Amino acid sequence: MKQRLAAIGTVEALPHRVAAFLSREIESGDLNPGSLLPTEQQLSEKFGVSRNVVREAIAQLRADGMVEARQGIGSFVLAPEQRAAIRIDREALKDGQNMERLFELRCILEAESAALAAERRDQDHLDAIKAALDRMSGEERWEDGSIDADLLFHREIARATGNSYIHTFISFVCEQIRRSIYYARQTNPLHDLVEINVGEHVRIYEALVAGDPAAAEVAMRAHIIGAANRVGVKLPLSRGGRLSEGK
Amino acid sequence: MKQRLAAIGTVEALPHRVAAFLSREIESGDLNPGSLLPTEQQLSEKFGVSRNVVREAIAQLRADGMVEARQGIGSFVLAPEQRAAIRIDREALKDGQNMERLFELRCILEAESAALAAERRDQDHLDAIKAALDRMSGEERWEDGSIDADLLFHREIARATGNSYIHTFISFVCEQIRRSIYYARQTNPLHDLVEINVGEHVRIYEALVAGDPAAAEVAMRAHIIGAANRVGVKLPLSRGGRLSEGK
DNA sequence: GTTATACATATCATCCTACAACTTAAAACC
DNA sequence: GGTTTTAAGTTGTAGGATGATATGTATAAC
Repeated sequence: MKQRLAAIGTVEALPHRVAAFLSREIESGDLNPGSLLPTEQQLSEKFGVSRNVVREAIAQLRADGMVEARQGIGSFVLAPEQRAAIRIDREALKDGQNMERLFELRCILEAESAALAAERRDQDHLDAIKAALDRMSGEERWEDGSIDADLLFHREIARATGNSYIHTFISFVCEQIRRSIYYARQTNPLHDLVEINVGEHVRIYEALVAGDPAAAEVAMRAHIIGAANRVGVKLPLSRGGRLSEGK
Repeated sequence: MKQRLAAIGTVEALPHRVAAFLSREIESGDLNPGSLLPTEQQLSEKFGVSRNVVREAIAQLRADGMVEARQGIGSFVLAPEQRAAIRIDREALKDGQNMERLFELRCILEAESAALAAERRDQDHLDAIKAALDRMSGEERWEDGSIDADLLFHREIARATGNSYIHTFISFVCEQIRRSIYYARQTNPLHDLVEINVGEHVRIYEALVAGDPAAAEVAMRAHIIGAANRVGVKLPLSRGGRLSEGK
């Protein structure tokens, strides 16, 4: 009755593998919302691991709001819309099509946030953004350090909006894209370089200094579309006049 | 040496309380990125719980990317920007100021997504959106059912963008706002009603049917600002011409 | 026959001990 | 001095024992 847990890529700990297995079973619909998970004992026997491992796996699902455990009964599967957390699995990032989706989401978030930042930034924010910009141009290009500076630049802009949730979300999406690029680079070693266009960043910074929301938004949008193109992702959001209007 | 873990509001399980404590310690900067967490045994003694409970707590932190455990060494605190998950704690939602931030984030996400949906929706999407709209107007107003229909309406629009990440993010933010309203209603019983403006929804739907991205964006923006006002949140994003331009 | 109580069962929650795997550093050895 | 061995400390996993909670069932009382 033992079931073999596939070791995917890197060797993950047992609880993570069990959680990933159950998670996939829930996502795929094999376990409908409202239904009951097998008992810890059954899962323990099914996977050939101790109940301790099963409990840690379920604890993770519960922390994400995928299941709700009730003492004396069991763990119920919850509806997908009432998740308490957003998590993007490492495996999903290796799918190239997801990169396109991530860049699209990033564009939506960052374009408008740049406009907000242009209105609300104070001198401290500008200094922090400038520091990241300098680090970016100072570093040897195509180095990992410049990528860090790039991400920091965007995070600092997000922070300048004064909205911690915007900061959190943008940081998260950027980090996922960074990982996704990292994985893509491993399979396609020719993409050893991640060219960073400093000019695009300067234009964003200048718009922020000027306190011009519209210009900041246009510059940010152009930059992200450019960045996507440079890693081989063609963004399909050529939406009407919005982009051309600014150019 | 035992430390008392505050039982906040509802009685949470021990692992969750330990995780919340450590999480706060990391967020507040008491534990810098790169530093080592106390050993499981030390934490076990400190909180007066078994090592098992501590392990489940750390497992949650690890799943969120807050720490990285290495066998034989310990658990390292990771930098906040490389989180693997976005989680909003229940306690944070009870802060009224967060509602404003959430609505602002929602506005950014949904306005532009509505425009995307207007371009990409097919008939199935429109049918699903229409069904939610009908449920909304059909239900007794101010009933919880109409709130569900409202959320479904927005989720279906997000789904029509064809971008699963956009769908996930918008669903998440909407759900957090719903919970936040739920908590606010408990302290302020006068807000027993959540008025839903059907007209605003109809305008969004019509723009989607017409396939007019600009109109969809304007309608969505107006709707979310209106919805925020109706629950007592004044959105400060009166950003330049963007809004008036559409009206 | 119906209700109430007590009991038995099932399940999760927590605690405990023990051992395996891994890391580090000191100690022993050549 | 340099290398190997040993020891201690830490996380990872296993498995059992006990408490808490929910559910069904049988017995007793009315």
